[in-house]
Order: sequence, then structure tokens, then C-alpha cells
Amino acid sequence: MTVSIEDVAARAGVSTATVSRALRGLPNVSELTRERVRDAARALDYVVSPSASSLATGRTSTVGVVVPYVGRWFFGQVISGAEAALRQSGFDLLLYTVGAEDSRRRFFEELPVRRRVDAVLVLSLPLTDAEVEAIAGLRLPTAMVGASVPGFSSVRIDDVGGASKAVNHLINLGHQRIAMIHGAGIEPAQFTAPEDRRRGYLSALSSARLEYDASLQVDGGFTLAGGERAMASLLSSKHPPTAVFAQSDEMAFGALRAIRRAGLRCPEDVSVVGFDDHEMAEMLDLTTVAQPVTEQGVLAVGHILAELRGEAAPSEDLVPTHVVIRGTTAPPTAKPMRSRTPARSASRSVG
Amino acid sequence: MTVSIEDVAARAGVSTATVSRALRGLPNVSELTRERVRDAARALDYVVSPSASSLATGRTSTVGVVVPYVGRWFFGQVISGAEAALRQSGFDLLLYTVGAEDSRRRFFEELPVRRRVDAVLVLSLPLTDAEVEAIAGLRLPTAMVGASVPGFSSVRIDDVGGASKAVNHLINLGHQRIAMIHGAGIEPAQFTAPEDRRRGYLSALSSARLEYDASLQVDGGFTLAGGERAMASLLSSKHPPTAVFAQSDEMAFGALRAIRRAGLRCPEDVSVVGFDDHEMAEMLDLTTVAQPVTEQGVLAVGHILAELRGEAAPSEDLVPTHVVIRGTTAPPTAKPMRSRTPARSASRSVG
DNA sequence: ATGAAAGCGCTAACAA
DNA sequence: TTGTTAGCGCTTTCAT
Repeated sequence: MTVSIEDVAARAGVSTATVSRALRGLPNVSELTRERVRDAARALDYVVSPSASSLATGRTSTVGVVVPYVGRWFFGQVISGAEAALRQSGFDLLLYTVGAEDSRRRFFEELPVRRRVDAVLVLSLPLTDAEVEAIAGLRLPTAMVGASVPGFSSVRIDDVGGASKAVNHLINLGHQRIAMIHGAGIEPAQFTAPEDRRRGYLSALSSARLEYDASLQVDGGFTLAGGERAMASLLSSKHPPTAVFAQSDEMAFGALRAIRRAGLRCPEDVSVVGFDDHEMAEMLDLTTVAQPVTEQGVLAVGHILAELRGEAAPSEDLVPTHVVIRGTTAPPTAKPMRSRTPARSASRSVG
Repeated sequence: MTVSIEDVAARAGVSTATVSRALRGLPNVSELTRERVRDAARALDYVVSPSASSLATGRTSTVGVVVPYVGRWFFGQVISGAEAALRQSGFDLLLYTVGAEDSRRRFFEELPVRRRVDAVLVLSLPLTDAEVEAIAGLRLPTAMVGASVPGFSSVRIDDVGGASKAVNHLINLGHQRIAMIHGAGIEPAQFTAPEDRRRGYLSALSSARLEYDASLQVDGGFTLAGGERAMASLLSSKHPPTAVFAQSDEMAFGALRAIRRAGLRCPEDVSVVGFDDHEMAEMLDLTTVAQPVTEQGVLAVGHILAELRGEAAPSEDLVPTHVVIRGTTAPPTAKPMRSRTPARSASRSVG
């Protein structure tokens, strides 16, 4: 029923070995034979059986991509980049979504990628030590995006630099009380973004000799709702900030909503900077720190392909970010926001 | 180096056939032997070789998922649902992104899924006749999401019903001039959503005996920017609508931006309803038509699994939608928006 | 440059 | 219930 290499060999009048060589473009095949084989293959509509071929070679031409969620903009973009790069090199992409706790546990316990893939790509997944060990036990080229683990290739953005750029932007506008909505929760150590972004925040503040106020740092759990809660709590503190740096755009969106619901305006009453340049950031006119996204997927694939070719040892990429200035940041207004009564409105200067 | 079924057989003191049977849970294996085999396998950390096994069986335990883009919320959600359902049944998911024109062409020409998958899932991809034929030539169980092709299983939402619900909501609020931002561009015939949603729109209008005005239908190309342009053109027409039904949330977001930029307010000046219940719809307080998303992926997988088991012929699912009322819809205000001067505001009656 | 043949690791028919 | 054995379709020495 299905046409095999033997059929092609018969039709081309050569051995199966020659068909194999000819079709894979190996040298040591005369151009004439190669052409004849190609014609036969085309005529029979022949396709190699990947299973037979990987059984024989031990290679699968497949890369496993492990990701917490598809469906979140960021991951989707990175996957796109990775897939394009893989496809171009003749690799297939096997997807493993491990966002849910049980699927995650199962993945690392059973390691379904075993024997199925030549390499692994782990996207933005903060791994526990045990998980790192499980992956390492695979002894497969592995690259991480958004996390850095010794012994593995990784692609990350310059979180420290990005955060301080964001905060510097606020400082340059004249803000002095700058809060941060962070996402440092119970995440395992490999997820360095929250800590790095905090370091960037702190270093920008201290360079500008601004006072350090621990109460200005509040957890938003990297979610929209969390960002909203965090902002609400900042707005109801005794001495609210005039500007907020959110460690992610989603939290910034939540912050914007909290501001709106509080009857305040952004940027007039509070400035907000996000981080990511989420697809909706432009829509919401959010000033934010942009990072190359698709590109990170491409770079990560570059690492594993190089390792597969035996060309390179694991290495790390740090890709740059840049601030995109939009409408949610402005100089602080002259009067404190808690006195927004009509009577005094004349006392306010813009910018 | 790698442990094979023979090693397990040796250790368990049985034949490889028995190991195979025992591990796959086939009957005709005594519980005692099965246990011994399991122990041996566990002790040796044995995993079957998928390539060997599929070479022998002809099955791959893999399903190819073809999608225009990952990275768009909707597709990501559907993929999530599909992946979970597949994983649960022991299938792997091979991802094919064919959004770019060249990757799409390559996919349908070379059909890289041949010999690699047991079934195919096509997500929200309007296929040309030639493409449909290519897929059909695979002779593999195939399911479509968001499109319906004779001979294939499909899962779609009730676009007609959803659209008319949305428009009825506006009508019930008292609107009379209701525009539609659609996405009927050059899409191939399989993508029925734009046309179905238009039918729902028209039927709601005619049931309410509202006049038909072709100039109220404008193309937004299913993108945010397109929606913005479409809204801008509606707002600059001689007789602007008081409400707009956008065929997708993304276009609705664009419409909201156009409204804001025009210095108008939503819903005071114009009401807007979207379609999808995009993750950002809540954030933007957009009234919209919600559809089950993840579930469509699950249902589609159900179809192909049933076909794989030989249990069912291709069939179609039509899943229901419901309107989620949020803050972008309200009764039309008493005065026409082009005369937003206090003097004339009394001259208009509410719906 | 080409061919013969031995696997790769499993499954499934058939025997026992 | 278990074992024997013949493939599944390819790649890769090793000869020629």
C-alpha cells in the first residue's frame, strides 16, 4: 500500500542503499543516478518513513518544546520563532504544555520526550532543582528561554538593564516616589526575572539618590488581577507614589484599571510603565520596556542546533531591551493627588 | 547504551513478546509475569522506542495540529485544549504553524505530516479547495475547528446565533442605527465566520424591522488596526451609527480606540459589542459574545480519536455562544452625537 | 559509485 | 499464558 524505499529502488534500477544516499543528498552518488532516483521517488510519490529512519539512525529530527502555557501572547510568539527556525532546519516541533500542576508533574516524572526528541527547548519555565536534574538526565542538548541554568544554553533579556531604563525614564520625568509592582512570589530560583527587575529598579533609584521605601514594593503575582490589587493597595496607602513600574505589562494593565476605578487618571495622577510590550500595550497606550520576543525563540533554537552539530558547548545570550514611550507616563503634577478638589484645581500645573 | 526490550526480557526471564504485551497492558499475561516485567522495566529505567514501535505498528501516536498562528490568544487556547485531550489519550502533538504565506504553501505542497501522524487537526484555517484536497489525500482522520468542510469532522460555534444575540442586545437597548465591522475579505470559502455573523446581524435587524443600510457595514480585516480604521470611517460618515457590532474583539478594541481618539465616549456616544470574549475584553470592559474556546479544541480531538478508534464517521459540532454584557453598551443617548451641544439635547427620544 | 546485508527495537501471527 | 519468528522501512558498514 504505502510505497517504500524498495519500490523506488526497483523503479530506478538501483539498490535501496543508493536510493537512501541519493535522496539524502550524500556525495558518492553520480548525478545521473541521483536524477533517476529522484524521478522514481517523485513518480511514486515516495516519502521516507520517519520512524524507520529514526530507528536506523537514532535521530528523530524532532525537538520538544516545553512551555507553561500556549495562549499567552509571549509564549506563543516565542514558539512561533522557534518553530520557524526548527522547520527551516528540517526539525519538527513536539509541544508539551505543562502549566497545570499535574501535567507538569507528569512531564518531569515520566519525561515523555525520552526517545522522541533530539533536543529540548524550555520556555520561561522556572524549574525546581529536581526538574533541572530530570532534564539534565536526558543528556540532550537543551536550551532555556527566560531562565538561566548552569550547564544549559539560555536566552534571556537584560532584565536588570530593562528595569532600570524604565525607572530612569520615570526619574527623568521628575518622579520621586516610584513604586514597583513585582512578581516575586514563590517561584523557584531559576526564574530570575522578578529578582533581576527588582535589582534594576533599586539601582536606578539609588543612582538617583532617591530614598528607599520598602512599602512601595508590592506583589502583583504577574497577573492582571494581581496588578490591579497591588495598585489598589498602593493608592490606598498613606503616601501614594506618583509613578509605578510594573514588572509586566499584564500587571500594568491591572494597575491602569485600578487607577481608573479609583477615579484617577493616568498619567495625570499616576504614571505607569510596564514590561514586555505586550500586543495590547499599544492599544492601551502603555509606556513599557520592549523585548525581542520571536527572536528569543530563534536564538534558542540556534543554540540547540549548534549543540546537535557538536559545534558548540552550552552558552548564554543576553538580548537587549528598549523603552517604548507611550501615553501612560508624564511628569508628576504639582499637587499631590489626594487633594483633587475643584476648588484647588487652578493650582495645578501640567508638566 | 540505551536499554531495549531485550534487556527487560532477559532481566524478567521472559520473552520480548511477553514484555511487550505486559507493558502495554494487553490481556493474556498473568498478573505475576506482568508485575515481574514491570519491575524489570522500572529497574532498568526502560522506555519503549516510539520509532521502533511505530515502525512495527504503523501508528505514530501523534497528531498534527495545523494552525495559522500561535501567539494569538484564540489559537493558543484551542491548542491548549487539544493538547490536554491528546496527552490524556497518549498522543503527542506535532505543531505546524502556517500563517506565513510561504510556510503555508510548503505545508500543503510537501505535507510534512505524511507518515508522521495518525490524524490531523486544522485550526481556524480557511482552506482553499486545493488545500482541502491535499489534506483529504492524506486519508487520515481530520477535524477542523472554526471551519466546515464536507467529509471532515468540524467544531464551530453558532456564528449566526451569536451575531444576532449581539445585535439583539443593541436593539433591546433601543439602538436603531447599528453598524457592523466585519472581516469578510478575500478569505476562501471555508472560513464561514464572517458570512455567518453577517447573516446573524442582518436577521436581527430585519426581525426588528430596522432599515437596511449597506453603508453601515465596513471591513475591519479582523485586526485591531482594521477595526480602528473601520470605526473612524463610520464616525466620519454623514449619519453615524449609535452602536456597532464588531465581528471580533480585536476589531472592537480598534473601534474603541477610534472612538476615544475622536474625543467621543463609549457607551455614551457609541455602543460597541465584540465577538470572542478575548482575554482583554474584560480588562477593556467590552460587551461581547463569548464562545467556549479551549473546549473546541477538546471536542475536535474527541472527533479524531473516535475516528481513529473506528467508532465514528466525520461529524459536526455546533457549540453555543452567549452574550457577556459589560460596560461598552448602553441605551443610545437622547441627542445625536454630531450635535453634542447642550442646546439640542432634548430633541431626541430614547429608543 | 554502487550493492549486499546486518541491524535499529519493536509488534503480531502463529505455535506451543 | 508464553515463546518463536518474521517483518516494519530505513541506514550504514563493508565489499566490490
